[in-house]
Amino acid sequence: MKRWKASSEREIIQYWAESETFKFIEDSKKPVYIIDTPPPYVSGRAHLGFAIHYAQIDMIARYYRMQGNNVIFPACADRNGLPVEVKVEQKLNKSMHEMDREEFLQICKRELDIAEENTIQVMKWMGLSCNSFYGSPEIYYQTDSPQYRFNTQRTFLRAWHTGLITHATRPNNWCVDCGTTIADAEIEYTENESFLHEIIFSVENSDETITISTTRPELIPTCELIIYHPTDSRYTDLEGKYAITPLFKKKIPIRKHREADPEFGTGIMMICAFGDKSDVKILREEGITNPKTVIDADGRINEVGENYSGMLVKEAQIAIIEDLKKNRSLIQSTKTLRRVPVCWRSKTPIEIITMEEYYIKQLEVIPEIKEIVEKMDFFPKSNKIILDNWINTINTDWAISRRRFYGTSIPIWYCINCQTPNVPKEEELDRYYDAWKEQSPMTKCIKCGKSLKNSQGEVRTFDTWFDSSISELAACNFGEIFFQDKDQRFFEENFPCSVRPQGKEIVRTWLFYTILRSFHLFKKPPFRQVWISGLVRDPYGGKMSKSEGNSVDPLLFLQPQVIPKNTPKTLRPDKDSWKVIAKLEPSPKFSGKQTPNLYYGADSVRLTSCLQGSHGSDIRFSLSKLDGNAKFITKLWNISRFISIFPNEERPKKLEPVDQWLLASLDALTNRCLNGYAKLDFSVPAENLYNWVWNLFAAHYIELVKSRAYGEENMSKISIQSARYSLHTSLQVILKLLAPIVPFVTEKIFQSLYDPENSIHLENLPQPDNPSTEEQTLTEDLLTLDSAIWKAKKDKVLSLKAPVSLVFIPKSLKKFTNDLKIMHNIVTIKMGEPDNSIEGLITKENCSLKL
RNA sequence: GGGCCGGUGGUCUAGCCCGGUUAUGACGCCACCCUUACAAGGUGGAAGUCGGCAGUUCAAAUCUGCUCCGGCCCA
Repeated sequence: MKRWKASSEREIIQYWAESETFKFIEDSKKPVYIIDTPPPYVSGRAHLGFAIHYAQIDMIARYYRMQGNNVIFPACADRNGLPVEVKVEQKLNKSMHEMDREEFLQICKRELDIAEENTIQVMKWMGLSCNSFYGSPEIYYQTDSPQYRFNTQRTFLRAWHTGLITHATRPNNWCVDCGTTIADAEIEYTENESFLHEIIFSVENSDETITISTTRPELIPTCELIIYHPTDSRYTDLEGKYAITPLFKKKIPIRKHREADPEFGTGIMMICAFGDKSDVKILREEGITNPKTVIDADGRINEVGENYSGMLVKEAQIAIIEDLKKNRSLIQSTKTLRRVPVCWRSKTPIEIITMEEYYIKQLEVIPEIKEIVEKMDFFPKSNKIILDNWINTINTDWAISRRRFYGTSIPIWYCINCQTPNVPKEEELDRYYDAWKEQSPMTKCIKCGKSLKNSQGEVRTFDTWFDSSISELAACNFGEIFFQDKDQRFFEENFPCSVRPQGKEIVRTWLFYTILRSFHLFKKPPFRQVWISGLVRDPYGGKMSKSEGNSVDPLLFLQPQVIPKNTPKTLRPDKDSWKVIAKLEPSPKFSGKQTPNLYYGADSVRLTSCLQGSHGSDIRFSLSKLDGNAKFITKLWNISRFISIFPNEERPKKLEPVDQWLLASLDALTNRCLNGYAKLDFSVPAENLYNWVWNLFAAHYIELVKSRAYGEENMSKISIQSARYSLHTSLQVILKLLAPIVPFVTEKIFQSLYDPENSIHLENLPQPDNPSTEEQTLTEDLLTLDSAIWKAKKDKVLSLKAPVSLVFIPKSLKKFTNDLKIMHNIVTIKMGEPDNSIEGLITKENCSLKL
């Protein structure tokens, strides 16, 4: 084949599938290495950031496999949670609460199936070596399968019966649109323009008034406290007095508190139930427990709001301001920017209202969690700080119940007689139960003993992180997710899981929650290694996201693609072309003559992702990089084509000095690569291989031994053999070192040249075995010499084949004399200091020559 | 308001932890060259003083402080 074609990747996928290359061998002697693949949330189409992130995880799998491990790399799909519900609601244009629950779930399921197919296709085409694609279909899970959800429920039962679950009425983040409680981790912030109102409150038993600045006048009915900063002399005389709220005439204490900001507004502020998190904190500190809230779950004002009850928050705000005006209690309203907490999904402002929810304890175990964290290795070490910071700022327990439909049912049944929640013992729960529609597996109420036949099953579901925070258990076959293993032997032998690979943006959720759950369940760290990568960004440096319109579909690069006629012919400049590509829909009909051709293939995308920065930092993707890096694959292909001309000879008894030097240099390269791999930083091997192969191996070595390899003139048999042996050996080492990064082209070359029967990915990575002390010096001297001769010829506009009559070379290169002579067409080579009396002697760099 | 990360030729990036030669490499650009694996190639060249300011030091991209810009996270 004259050129490497991206379409060959599909043939290799086919080959891996037929020969079951990545099958998990259960009775293998090799150590098991388990990757806790992040279950991708399968709603909508997978974007390039996803493709790259998972391709990098695949490099972990391929590296450990080539280090002699029996790797479990599950493919999986996260299907629980809000996004699909929102999508279906939008599609049908009605709320799920207006629909039959069962029917709604079925529609969600169909939607998820479509998205999952796309996700899996991208994973496959990106070259992921998940076991399930290639021989072990059982190593696959979905977080909404009865089996997986059974795990979620079982682990919940264990937590319940060890007293970790509490049911409490507490201030909660509530999303009116989604109709559910949401966790701190699910809140985002936006800047909103709103009005800062200055409102007059009177002081009890006096003519004094105070002016309060607030953006939330609708919360006046729940005002519980007025505070000013302890150092603020303007208000010290108010200490211990009471204020009277306008309109509602409620008497509230005035106190000093350090949270009041003297610079903000009038410096005196009202604390309500609840404007924000700090209100919650301050009221708790000041001993004001269970304050009444004014906003209901449907986003309307309740009876606490007296005349305004029944209004939406927005309406009440307007009405109250109107009435304050009439009352002459409003001084002025000024525009201001306010940071508004919003729901990560619906972008609706969060209200803090009191709700009954289930919680799992986390605050009290923080010290133990910190100990466990120290037992895991972080890659890169520096990203551990993201986790440490989060752990240090946690201030509430984790609310785990959600008022949504598409999630794992919370297995609780309430006795209709005495309302007691009944939670089965672990051994009583034999499978997954939908508590909202199924009868309890228990027969009698634990409290009153009455039959549970008509008990009320819990209608709420778990927070999706409650499911995904036990993904590592599934990866380790907990609950026989993969293999029939009745005695839990496999799990016990292989837990903790080997590695958690994930992005840094979900450290506070997925990683933290997983550690928490693992601690609660086993008092152990969930992983031995934690690999935290940066974000994949667009060429502008922004986060790739559907809603921003800056995400590119990876399928554009993985299949022949129809390009609209008005597309610019080149991909440059980068940033403009990105906008064009981001608008393209994948469409695999190809006319064959389109420019630009986007079918770069997975290897190019994978290589680019490694060459764009070291592990842990963000990866800025760019089309011109992709275009440039694709050329390396062509280069590698052509090098292999050249080497394939010659037979792969045995190692001769004696290697020529040039070949000895090359193999020593190859050793040094191998060391650098292996060090990078050991840190799971694939940019190190990628960069080193790219430079060495192109700038040393191809540019200098191949030119040096070309004629010997061809066996020209009166070459000795042994020197020919030495060249051919070294060429082939180097190529094999390069291929293996590159294999985890660019699995397709390396497989193709390896099989065509060396072993048609076996996969390169089942080989072991090479180890250095040609040590040398002078390799470094030789390399430097040789590169300088070559460059000097080339430069001299170029200055005289001569062909590179033009003869050189005399060259003075460094002593170190004496042993390369023969090869150098042929390479540069040199007549005479002399050692050491040049004789400057020679006419026409040119001196370049450290080398003197005569043409 | 707090924390973390980053700011290196037109673009991206290495080096920074453990200060010390002409600051790494690539892409792009310019010039010349179809040299028998490769024009998706080769050779050569132009281009940066390392965000800014101050400090420590014989010596700073590298250490310290402040500051500006961008990003992420938290309150």
